Amino acid sequence: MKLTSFDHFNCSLAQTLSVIGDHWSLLIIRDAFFGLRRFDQFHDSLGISRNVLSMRLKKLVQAGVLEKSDGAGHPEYRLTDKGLALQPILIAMTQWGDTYLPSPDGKRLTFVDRRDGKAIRPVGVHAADGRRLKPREIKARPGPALQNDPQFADSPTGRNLREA
Amino acid sequence: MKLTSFDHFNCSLAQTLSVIGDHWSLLIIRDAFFGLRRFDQFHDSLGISRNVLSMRLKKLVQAGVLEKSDGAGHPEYRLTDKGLALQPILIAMTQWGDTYLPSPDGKRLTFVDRRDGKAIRPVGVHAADGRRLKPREIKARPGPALQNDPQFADSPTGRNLREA
DNA sequence: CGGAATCCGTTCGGATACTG
DNA sequence: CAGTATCCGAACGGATTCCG
Repeated sequence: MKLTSFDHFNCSLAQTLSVIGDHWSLLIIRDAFFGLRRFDQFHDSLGISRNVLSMRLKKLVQAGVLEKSDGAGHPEYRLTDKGLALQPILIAMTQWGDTYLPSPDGKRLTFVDRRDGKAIRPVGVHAADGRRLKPREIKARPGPALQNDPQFADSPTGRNLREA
Repeated sequence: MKLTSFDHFNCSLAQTLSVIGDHWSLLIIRDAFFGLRRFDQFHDSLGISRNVLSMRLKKLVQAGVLEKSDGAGHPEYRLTDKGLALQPILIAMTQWGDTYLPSPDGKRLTFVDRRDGKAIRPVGVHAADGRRLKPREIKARPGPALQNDPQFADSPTGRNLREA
């Protein structure tokens, strides 16, 4: 179970997964969005064992997603800007789960605009002019980092991208 | 390493993670978006071992994210609508990686509108009226499935949500 | 070519106890 | 309260082999 050495993939998705690709990290981050700050709060909320939590928090701090401070006389973990920037991912995943793996008891969580309390829109992909795009209307184009990567050029994905 | 029994969490995010929360699933789905269809294509592209790939494909088919067909004389795996709906998540994660874990060689992948070739907008969260919302401008509100869950009401997140 | 089966090392994750 | 240290089982993941 190689510790997610996805680095060689030269893929931003794989890079992201190396930070939040395990079972617990995203749930910890979710709780951080909900205002949890302290070790035992995470521990109680998630039921995660202490050693694993310790490792995850350390990893997330190293990755710059969480920030450890000692302001209130005890350690606190807060989301950095880098961590806050994960919110679209979390919300997109929550909405997908709401839609495709619903609870029989109805909606679990609704995200609302803090200002007026209205529900937000489903997260989606938009063109430069603001049009909402369907999955098939989007194409991936390799950038400089991939064009100069011979390994990528020979890969099936590489070929496929050039045809697309 | 309990097989991701996050079901008891009563959380759409955890539900989603139970489907795509492991190391490989999202990369397989990424390749499916890139047009890969066949067992050995995934195998060659990802360097994943055959048994693990077999398990993952089976799981994704069961989850309704991929569909197995035998149209071309050989098995093929294609994204279902449920799978296609994961695209905002993939793109959001790719963009986050691009921004916060960049390659020294420049951009790896750019997503463009197939129609005019223009780059898409960064995935984000929007209010009902279309305004782009910052992380702090969004609030979560528990729905019926959570309000009727006593375990949730007593949890730190539950308390926190009521205050928010 | 698409898997299923087997074997094995590693790493994860849970529980518990201990320290400051 | 916030970890660290240790033990242990289980599940994962890799490599290889075998079969339709």
